[in-house]
Order: sequence, then structure tokens, then C-alpha cells
Amino acid sequence: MELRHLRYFIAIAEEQNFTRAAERLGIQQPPLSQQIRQLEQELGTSLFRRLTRKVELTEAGASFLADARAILEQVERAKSSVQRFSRGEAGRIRIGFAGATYFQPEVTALIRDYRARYPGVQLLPEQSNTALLVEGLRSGEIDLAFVRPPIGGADGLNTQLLVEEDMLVALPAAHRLSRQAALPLSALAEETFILFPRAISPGLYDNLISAFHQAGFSPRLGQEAPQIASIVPMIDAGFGISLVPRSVSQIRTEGVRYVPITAPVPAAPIGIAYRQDQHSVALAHFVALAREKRQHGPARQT
Amino acid sequence: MELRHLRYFIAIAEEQNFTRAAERLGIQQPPLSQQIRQLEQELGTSLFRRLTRKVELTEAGASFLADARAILEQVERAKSSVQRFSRGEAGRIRIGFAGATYFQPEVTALIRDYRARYPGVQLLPEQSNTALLVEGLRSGEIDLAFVRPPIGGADGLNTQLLVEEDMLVALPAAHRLSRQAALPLSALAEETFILFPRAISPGLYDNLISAFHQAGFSPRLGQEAPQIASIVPMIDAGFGISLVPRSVSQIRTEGVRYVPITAPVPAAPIGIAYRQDQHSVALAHFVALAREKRQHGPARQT
DNA sequence: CGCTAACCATATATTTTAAATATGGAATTG
DNA sequence: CAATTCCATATTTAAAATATATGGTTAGCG
Repeated sequence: MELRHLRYFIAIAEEQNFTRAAERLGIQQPPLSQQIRQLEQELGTSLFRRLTRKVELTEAGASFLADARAILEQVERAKSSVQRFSRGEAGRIRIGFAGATYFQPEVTALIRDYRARYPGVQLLPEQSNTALLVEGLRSGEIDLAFVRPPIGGADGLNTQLLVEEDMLVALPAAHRLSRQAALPLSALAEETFILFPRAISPGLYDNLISAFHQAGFSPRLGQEAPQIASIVPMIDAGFGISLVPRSVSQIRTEGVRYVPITAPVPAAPIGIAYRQDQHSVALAHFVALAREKRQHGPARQT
Repeated sequence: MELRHLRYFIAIAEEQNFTRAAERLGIQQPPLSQQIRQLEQELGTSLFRRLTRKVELTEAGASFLADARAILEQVERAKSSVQRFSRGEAGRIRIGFAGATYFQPEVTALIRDYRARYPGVQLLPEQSNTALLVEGLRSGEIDLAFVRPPIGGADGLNTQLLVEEDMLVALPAAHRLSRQAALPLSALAEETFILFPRAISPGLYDNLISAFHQAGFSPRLGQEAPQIASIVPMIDAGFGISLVPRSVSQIRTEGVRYVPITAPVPAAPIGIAYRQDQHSVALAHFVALAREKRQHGPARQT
């Protein structure tokens, strides 16, 4: 059985007439008769009762008509579905967010815009840290990650800068410097710093350390925070001070103040990373949209 | 697109290899490549990524694989469905019951047995009278009717006798004859009779009248009953007496007694009727079963 | 590093299949 | 009863699927 048989069968059922159905199908009547005979043979039953003036469906034929129509409809649905996928209008993207990137307005705006433009694509968010995300990308567990570049050993991965976020000093409200309008890093030489483990975001970590060195000191390190976001409550608890990406300052706590840094300001860039050999059209659209937003600058109005 | 394309596509997706898929399909590899190219062309997207050692589905291909499998399954379901219809294992029979035939044990047994043997066939019962049922058969509103033969103008209809039911005298409990073990019809010459309108079952009506004439009298007719079953309450209400098919005596009422008639006993046969040009296999099975039961007699053990 | 093997694509020949043409037969219909 | 309608059959032709032969690319391996 082929779809042709179904198309022919439906035409005859609708016309109640082989000759007219053949015209409608753009073929001659004899091959139509022959195809139907084939079909009836395969099904083991006759589908039409041939009367002198017209043909009519048998009971079996009537049952088959409904099924045949349903099958052709399903074929059409499958066609348009596959095309939606190939155009990137349908699909699935598993997205990982490294620590504190999901606070960033640019990041949430990108997600929001993408969803608005491609509502058929399912986005599956997941939180982790940069190191684990890079691993997830490699293993294929996730398709895209918001990370803090640079990411080590990025062979096989593409990275694209999304935001050049700057950092702020985060310190207890009671701290002697907490009322300053801005601070040079050198003013913090004697402080105890709360940092996250280098392993979870080596790029950002090294950024910090080299900023300290440029300011002329090596930071005294206190207790380590398990992740970037948990630095804030630890400052509140009195473990020390820290530098955090500006978007972290959205975590407003009574006991913590954020103070801008005078130039040179250490950067906390955010980028997206994905496998080079990734062929998802949906993902390509996502990356394209990110590049577009990046070019139009952070103050674009979509 | 033809089903062939789907079969081929699925085989390749499963084997991840054109050559092996071709073997499995019993064709050579080049025509397989060609058919897939056709399919990809029609869909406007590639379904496989050709790697050096194997092929793998694109996203669009993965979506299409699920659909293709569903389509082939639906085709198989349609096939077996049409075959069930052609074997009479599926279908629909609209059945009409003439007045008081649905009391008859043979009738209910037939229905029960048929349902047990062909559970896939939907039976749609409907109550009416013989005259309306004959009309319903002609117009195609019903497929089969339990009637009281003979039915007038049965051209185009087949009738088959099912039960040779006899009749009983039905009279008020207070009637002077109500305690008799049996009665000859002639004993009822002076009574007032409640009959149904001749139009709703002419055969049965004429049967009755000629039985009266054979017994040597013309019955005095009282109030007419709207249908056979409503004769019983009218007797109870004192309108007169009547003769009713034995199965009507299942309607037990305090005020009504049923007394057998001494030979010759008037008959109240029940038959099934259906269009001669009816082609339903399910219906043919029903008729065959009825004939079978008729031959094995009323005391058969199915 | 070159050789082999794996594997799909392409080109061409062949076979199969669908479609076209011609015609016949059955059954209304006027 | 002739004309018409309409499907089936037989036969030819065209198209399409499949087979055969071969080439190109890449991974794997001595």
C-alpha cells in the first residue's frame, strides 16, 4: 500500500464515480481502476459496490475512508512539523546559567526576546557553575550556556561575549568604607576577601586576582563561598568583603552595601558558549539574536 | 511522498547506516540514497547528517521519525479495522422491535448470543410497531426488525420466521372464566374485545379476526388499545378482554389473568425482516444466527 | 604516512510499475 | 432499441524504482 492508493480511494469515494475521480486526479480511468483493485486485493475486501450509475462505499470502505483521510492529514502535519524544525521554529534548547548570570538584565532580556520570536522552541533552563557547564556542553547534556569567560580549554566550543559587566565592592553596612561614593581597589589592601572556589569559574577568578595585583597587593583570603551568589549573605555575616559582578547587587540586604570601583574597574564579562559542531537551527537563531543584541548595545529597545 | 519513503527513512534511522538499511529492506544502497534524497527534497530539509562512519538524524529528522512511525502504525490499524468490518466483526446494526417482541425469550436470547459472538458490532435498538418498522427498513433508517408477520407489501424485504408463539386469553381476574384451565375461543363469543389498531400490525390483526371467524363469531370490539402492550392495563381497567401473544403474559398484574386456548390455538409468529439489497456482513451474520437458532429449536443450548 | 576499508553519492542500465490508449460489456434511459 | 453511462480488461507506452558500476571522502591501521 502506498499513499497514492489512499489519495485515489478518497477521490473516488468523494466523487462516487471512477471517471470523474480520475479527471480530478489528472489521470485516466483505467489506471485508477487498477490501483483500486490492487488496494482491494491487499485489504482482502472490496471497498466499493459498483452500481450501474455510480459506485458506493461498502461498510468496510466507509470505515477505511475515515482512516485514509486521517492518515493523509497526519502526513501533512508531519510535513509541516518537520519544516518548522528545519526553520528553527520548533525545537528544544537546554540552557545552563553560570552563577549569578541569571541576574543580569541583558541575559533575561535575551531569553525573553527569543521566546517572543520563537514561541515554538522549548527552553529548558538549568543552574550550575561555569566549569560544570563547560563539561555539560561537551557531553551534550546542555546545548547552550551563559558563562563567565574566558573558559579554559574551549576546544570544540564557541564562545561569544554578551555583556561587559563591571564589578562592585560589596562590604558590610557597618564597614568604615561603606559610605564612600567610589573606591580604588588599593583602598582594600588590608581587607579579608571572600571568594568562590577558582574551579567553578577560573576566568572570573583570575580576573579578580590580577586586578588585585594591578592595584599593588595580594588579597588576604578568608572563608571560601560555595558559589558566587552566596558571597552576599557571608558578607552580611561578617566573614569579610568581596568584589561581585554588578548584577549581584540586585540582591539587596540590610547589612550589605555595594560601592563602585574607580578606574581601572575589573570586568565580569558574561558570554554564551555552545558546541561548534552543534547543528540546531533553533540554537543558531539564539546565537544570532545574542550577537544582534550585543551589536545594538545594552540600551536597545525591543 | 509515498509510504515507501517513510519505510525507507525509518530503516535508515534505525540502522544509522544506508547500506545496512538497504540490506534490511531487500534493495541496494543507491536507490535507497535516491529515495531519501527525494524525500528530503520534498520536505525541504535534510533528515540525516552524513558522517564518515555513520549517519545521524538531524533535529528535523528526529521529529519526522516519530511521525513516520505513527503514520505507519495508523496505516496498519486502518488495515485491520477494514478487515474486521469486512469479516462482520465490526459494524453497526440498527434494530427495530415491533410491539411486545422484546418480551420474547427467543428474541432476547438471539440478541444476547449475537452480542457474545460479535462483540465488536454495535447494536442500536429501537421500539416501534410493525408498520413503521417496515417503512424504516425501506427508507434505510433501520437495518433489521423484529416484526409480527406476515408483513404487507414485502417487496424488497426478506422475512424469516423466528418464533411460532401462541396466544392466550387475557381477562380480568374477576371474570367468570378467569379460573378455567383452558378455554375454546367459542366460549368468548359474547365478550367485548380490546384490540390494537389494524394498521400497526395487520398480519397479527388479521390472524386474530380469522381465528374468531373460525370459532364461529365476529368479536364485539370495544375501546382500541394504542399498542399491544397497553392492552393489559386496559383489561385491568375493565374495558374488556383480549387475546395476546404468550410472551405478553410476562406482564404480571394483580387484576389480569391469562388462560390458555384449546386447539386450534391462534398463532402470533415473530420474524425478522431486512432489506434484500442489504450487504452488511454483520447483518448477514445476525440473520444466519437467527436461522441457526430456529433450526435447533427453542431449547438449544449455546 | 600511505593503504585499506567503510560508506554514501553519482552515473548509467535495467526492470518494474504506473499510466495511457483502445475496446468491450453491462445496465439504465429516453 | 439505440444511445449513453460507466467500469473492466487488454495492450502499449512512459515513468519510476531498482540494480550495477564506479568514484570520492574519511577514519582506522600497520
